[in-house]
Order: sequence, then C-alpha cells, then structure tokens
Amino acid sequence: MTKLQYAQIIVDVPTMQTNQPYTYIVPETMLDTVVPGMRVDVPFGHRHVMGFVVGLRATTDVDTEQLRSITNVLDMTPVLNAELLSLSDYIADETFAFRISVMQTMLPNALKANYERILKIIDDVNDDVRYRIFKGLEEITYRPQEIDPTDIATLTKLRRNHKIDMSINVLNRAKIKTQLAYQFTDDMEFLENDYQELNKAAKKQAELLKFILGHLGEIWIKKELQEIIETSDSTLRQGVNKKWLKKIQVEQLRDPFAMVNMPTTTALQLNSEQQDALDLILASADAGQYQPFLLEGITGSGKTEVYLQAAQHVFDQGKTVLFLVPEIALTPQMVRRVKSRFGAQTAVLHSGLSDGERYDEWRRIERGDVKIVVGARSAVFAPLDNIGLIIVDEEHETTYKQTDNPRYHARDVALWRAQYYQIPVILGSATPSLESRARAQRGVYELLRLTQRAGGAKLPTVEIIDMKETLADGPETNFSEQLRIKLKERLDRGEQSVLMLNRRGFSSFVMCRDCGYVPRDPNCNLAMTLHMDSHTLKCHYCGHEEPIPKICGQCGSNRIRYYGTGTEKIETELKSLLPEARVIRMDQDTTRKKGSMDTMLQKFGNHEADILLGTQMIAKGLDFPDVTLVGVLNADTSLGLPDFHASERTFQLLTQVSGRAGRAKKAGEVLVQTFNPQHYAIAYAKNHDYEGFYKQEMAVRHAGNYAPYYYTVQIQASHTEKNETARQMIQVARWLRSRVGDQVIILGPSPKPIAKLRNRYYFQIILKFKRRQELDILLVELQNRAQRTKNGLQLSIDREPISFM
DNA sequence: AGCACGCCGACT
DNA sequence: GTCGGCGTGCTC
Repeated sequence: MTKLQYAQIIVDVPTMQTNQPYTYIVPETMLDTVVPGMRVDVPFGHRHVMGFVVGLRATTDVDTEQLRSITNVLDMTPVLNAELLSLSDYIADETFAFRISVMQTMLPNALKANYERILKIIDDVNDDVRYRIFKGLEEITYRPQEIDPTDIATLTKLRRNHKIDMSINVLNRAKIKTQLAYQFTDDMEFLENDYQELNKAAKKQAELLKFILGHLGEIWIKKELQEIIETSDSTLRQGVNKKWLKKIQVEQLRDPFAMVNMPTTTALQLNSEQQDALDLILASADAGQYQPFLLEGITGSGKTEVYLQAAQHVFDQGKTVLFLVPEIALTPQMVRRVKSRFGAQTAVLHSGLSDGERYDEWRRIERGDVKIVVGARSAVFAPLDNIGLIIVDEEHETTYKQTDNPRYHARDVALWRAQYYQIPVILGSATPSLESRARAQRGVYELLRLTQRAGGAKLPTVEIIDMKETLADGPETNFSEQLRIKLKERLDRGEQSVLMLNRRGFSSFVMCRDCGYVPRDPNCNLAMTLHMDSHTLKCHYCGHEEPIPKICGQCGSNRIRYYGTGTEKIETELKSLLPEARVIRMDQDTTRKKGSMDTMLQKFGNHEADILLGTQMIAKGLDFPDVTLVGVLNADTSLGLPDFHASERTFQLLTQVSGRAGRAKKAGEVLVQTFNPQHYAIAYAKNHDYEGFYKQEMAVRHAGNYAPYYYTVQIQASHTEKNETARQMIQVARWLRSRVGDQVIILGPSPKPIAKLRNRYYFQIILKFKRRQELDILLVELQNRAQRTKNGLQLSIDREPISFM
C-alpha cells in the first residue's frame, strides 16, 4: 500500500488568503500516529502555528521543493471526528467564515493553541540588555505586555541585526488533571511465589499481596486503595519494588456537578396527543430516518415529557441524545428534569463552567461516558457519536444564532447533524418561528401539535389595557388603574405577581401618546429608529431619513415623542404606588454577577417578595405556583423594532410571559398594557391563538417580500472614515446591482443606528432574494474582493440576520 | 496574523 | 550613501 505521507492542514491563521488546506510532509516517525482531526504544530512562514489535519494523501501537486514537515503532533486521538470535520466545512461555507475559526468554535477553549515566544541571545549584546532585560539568562519568554515600549524597540532592532532570535512555540493548553494510582500485576504465579517466601513478620505486605491476588491486573486509585486496606505509603513502596504493582497516573475529571442527591423520576403518563406525537417520533427513530418534527405545543402541554420519553427510547437502542435549550441559566427547571430522569449520564454544558471544567465535560462526552448532553448554542458541537435523537427546545429563540463570527444557527447545525446520522430532530415551541412553521406547512417538517395543558390546567385569561385611555385623563404613568387594582388584590391575598418591562427593541423610536401611531418609512413600512445626533428618523433597511415629526401623522396630536422607560424608574413608581409591596428587580444590572439571578429567583420562590419586576429574561421557563398575575407594562416596544420580525417577537414574548401565570391549581390572569390594542400580534396573543397569528403574519411577510418568502442577507461594513465607508458601500451596492437581475432586492446602503463604534463607522446593505445559489457565488466573490483590496474596509456578511440594529 | 521585500523621503 | 516609513504579497 502506498503510504499516505502528505497531510492537508488548515493552519491557525484566520485570514482569507490562508483559508485553504496547506500540504505538509508527514515524517516517517509520525506516519502511524497522524490521523485527520488531530492538531499539529507546523512551520508556517517564519514561525510555528497550530493546524488541523483535515486529510491525508499519497501524492501532491505542490512543488516538493516548497513542502515542509509537521513538527509535532499535539493530540493522541483526533479532537474532531470525520463528522465534525465535514460539518466544519459546511458551516464555513454557510456563514462565510474561515474554516479555522469554525473549527476553533467547535472545540472547548482549552484546545486553542497558546503561542509562546522565546527570545534568545545569539550574538554580543550590551550589558543593559544582557542583565536587565534578559536577567543574565541566555533566553527568556517574550511577553510584550510586560515589557516597556522602549525596550521593545531595542529588542526589535537587535533582532533585525541578528543579535537575538525569536522563536515561537505552539503550546498545548489542554492539561489533563491526573492522580496517582497503582496497577496490579496479573502474574498470579509470581505473586503466589512471593507470598510463600514472605517474612512472617511482614503482616502488612501479606495483606496487600492477598488483596492484589484478589484483583489481578486491576487499576486502583491510591486514595481508594488505602481506604480499603490500611496500607502505609512505605508498604506500597515495598510492593512497587517487588514488582507486585506499579505506579501510574490516571486521568481525573473535575466534576462540577458533584450532584446534590437528585431525586430520580420516572416516566409520566402521557395524554393521547402526547402519545401520538411520541409514537411518530419513535417510528422514525426505529426506521433510521432523517425527519424533523415541529412540536407545536402550548405552554404547559408537556413537551418536555415527550422529549424525555423519546430520549429514553433512543438510549434503549444504545444511542445518545443531544438536547439544546436557549440558555441554561434561564431554564433551570428543564435541566433539573433531565438530570433527575437520566442521572449521572447527563452532561450539562453551561456558561458557568471554567475552561478546565468545560474541557473535562467535553472529554467525558468524547469518551462515551455520557448519554445525553444538555446545553445552549455551542453544545450543538458536542462530540457525541452515534446520536439517535436531537432536541431543540424553544426552537424560535434567537439565542440559537451566534451574533459574531462564525454566525451559525444552532438549529441548522442540529438539522445537519441529524441528516448525517439519519435520525429524527424535535423542534419544540409554543410559538414556532414563522420559518419553521412554514416548512411544516410545506411538509419539510412533520407538524405535531399539543393543544391541551397537562393536568387539565386552564390557560390564563389575558386582558388588554389600552394605555391611550389611561393617559387621556391623568398624569403620565406606567401603571394603568386596572393593573394597580389587581396588584393590590394579589398583595392582600398573599399571592405573587410578575411584572415585565419589555425592553426588546428598546432602541429609541417615537410614538404618539394619543393614538399609538409609530412613524414608518414609506418604502419598507417598518418602524423608524430615532437618531438623536442628527435629529432624524431613519429606516435601517433602506436608509430613508426624515425629520422627527412635531405632530402625529395620524391624529394630529402633539404628544408624539420618544418612547422608553427603565426598570429602575418603574421600581420607584411601583414603590410609591404600593409602599408595602416587597419587590425584586431583575435586569441586566442586578443579575450581572454570577449566581445572583439564582439567588433572586430562590428568594421569590420562598415568598420573600411579592412582586418580581424584570425585563424579558423573566419570560422564560420560570415556574412559580403562587404567581397568579402577570403584568406586561409595555407590549409596544418590541412592535417598534426596526425589523420585520417585530410582530413575531412580540407575539412570542407575550405568549411566553403569559405562560408564567397560573401554572398550578390557582387560575392565572394576565394584563397587557399597550398603545396598540388592535394590533394583530397582541390580539392573537390574547386568545392564545398561534395558528391565527401565523396565518396573518405570513400574509404580511408575503406582501412585504420578507422571510420566509425571501432570503435575507445583511452586508455590514465599517471604516475609520465615515465618507469612505459610505463611498465604498455605494460601490458595493452598485457592483451587486450590476451583477444580479431585478428579482434581487437591494436596500441601502444605510448607516447603522450606532453609526460609530470603536472609532469606526458602520453601514449596511440588505439583500432580499429568492434564489440562493447565484447570490452565494456573488457573496463569496464580494468577500474575496473586500479582503484583497486593502482599503481599510472591514466587511462581514450575515445570512438571515436576527437584528438589523 | 506576522514578516520580508522593496520603493521613497530625511538623516548620521 | 543608509535608516526606516509603510504599501504589497506570501506563507505548503
């Protein structure tokens, strides 16, 4: 057989020009060890970098003169298996990202390379350099942050004159924690022989020997061994000398979940809807088919139980499960349920893990010690093989989309992996994304609906309060009379309330306080964003700009103004309205500290407060039986999002937060304060009518040429000079227009609302189109051109952006 | 990314 | 003359 002596390697240099495999010679000594998916240390130019082996070849087209050899192998086993390597390729293409960045993203931080720079004196240098900078040593590690800038200049000069040399070492950060253990020999004859000859006085040694005879060839951790047979260190040393056993280091896992004895639970009885859904999922699992299911179930309909029983079935087939949740911190109850059902075979990947702990969990998964992985977005790359089922809970959540490079969507990655393994995927939600629901309509996904609440609990009644009326005859307030009365009622009855201040889309816009009118731009019919710097309203899609109106375009009122309030202000107002109420305020400020959110929720759960006031972070997953009132202070802000998702986000938020009321026996009530009581997103939310909302919203999207009827791509660029950004983006738009037909809608360029950030000016172009392929080719070309022409423009492309701000 | 190469203005 | 500014291009 011809030896595969050439390795294709992706190097750790994230640029467009190096975004391709380089060929290296695999040295004779490594021929048996180097495997695709391993990290290696390779010379690249005048330094050393880390790289990933992505393939092995017997021949190469590259001029053999140019070829260099792999210096070092950094892993014993591949860190990326064939599946994940191929997935990295797909994601790189899909997100216009560098392959190396994707591979880094897929792995725990501990596997990122660290580079160590070594400075070495190779010729005469003066005493100041030799003794002060090099401290009398021949070589030192170079840490630019710790060295005076003038010294850096000196060193640079010395280097240029070849007085000193700098080399770069690739360091492997992944440190495996080990502990001392002993491996017993399995040579029974030898041991028995020694036993006979043992001095009668050596009681301890005899005891040890007997134990070893009972456990031939086994590995025992020193601490555990000493707990069972009380041997001293010196007895063990004797044993090692006599070759009965030998010292070894075994891997020790840092266990962040030394589990506080979790009660185990068993499967619950399913109702007929749940059973039907489960049966269909299991049928496709048994058939070994790729099949996405959209599980559309109202809040409290028992989606989780369906997930858990489907998972159990897959375990019984000897396969593993990947379970994605929007955010671990916001779904503690869900995680607890999984853990209490599946115990120690669960791995939970959450943001609170240190790099070391995350790496340990990653290895536990990779070694196959884990059957189910629960985690947020990045957990979609869990190194499970033999996956039998993937669950994406709350599939509509935008946290599944990464907002920086690589801008992957965990839901799409989940679908890709499911296709690879030919298995079912469950996308669960009470309010599916329009995109997913539409796919179910077209039969791409199979739609499963759960319409009844478990235990026969009733959905809460939702009442819409028209804030225009509240404000018509009183001072400006954030609390309608109805809400004040209901809050007082709960207080008197000793029940709890949740108040949500909707900060989604808090970016400023203007709204008429008399009729609820929000100025929209004439081209896109989207809410325009307020720019205080230029005193204008702008549309972020097409760049349309107009002065801030003095009077309302709809009713002529002069009470049209900036809209928005903070939680602190609300808290103050609440305290003056209900001085006796104990209030917990939860927002970005008060939950920034790790664990503070847990503490607050615990306090609320223990009835140490009457009212929980928070931003939309309180809308998810919380389940408090004594909460009988949910108040939404301002439903409108998310309607004012400068984004075609505005109605969808509003409907989802209202539905989700309503689900917080009346989770148990007590009936729940929801009050929604709004200036737009007639808006369909609010009206359908009131009636808990997802399907109704879906139909109307689809019509709106169709009329406006938006997703899911059209693909959307955002091209974002920045430059240090404002005019230069604008000028170049106009060129980009012109270039695109010249290359595509008129079926492609090109909007912009328009300045971003936060036009200046870190001394750069941002502009964006939005593309809407129906045929992906031709656009993809253009977009790749655009990115290449942007990189090649060194003009200071930084350009990035975002497919299906979740925000246009 | 990092670094060399190379072409221009201002200095020991 | 040469030192050093940074525009351009390459790394298997």
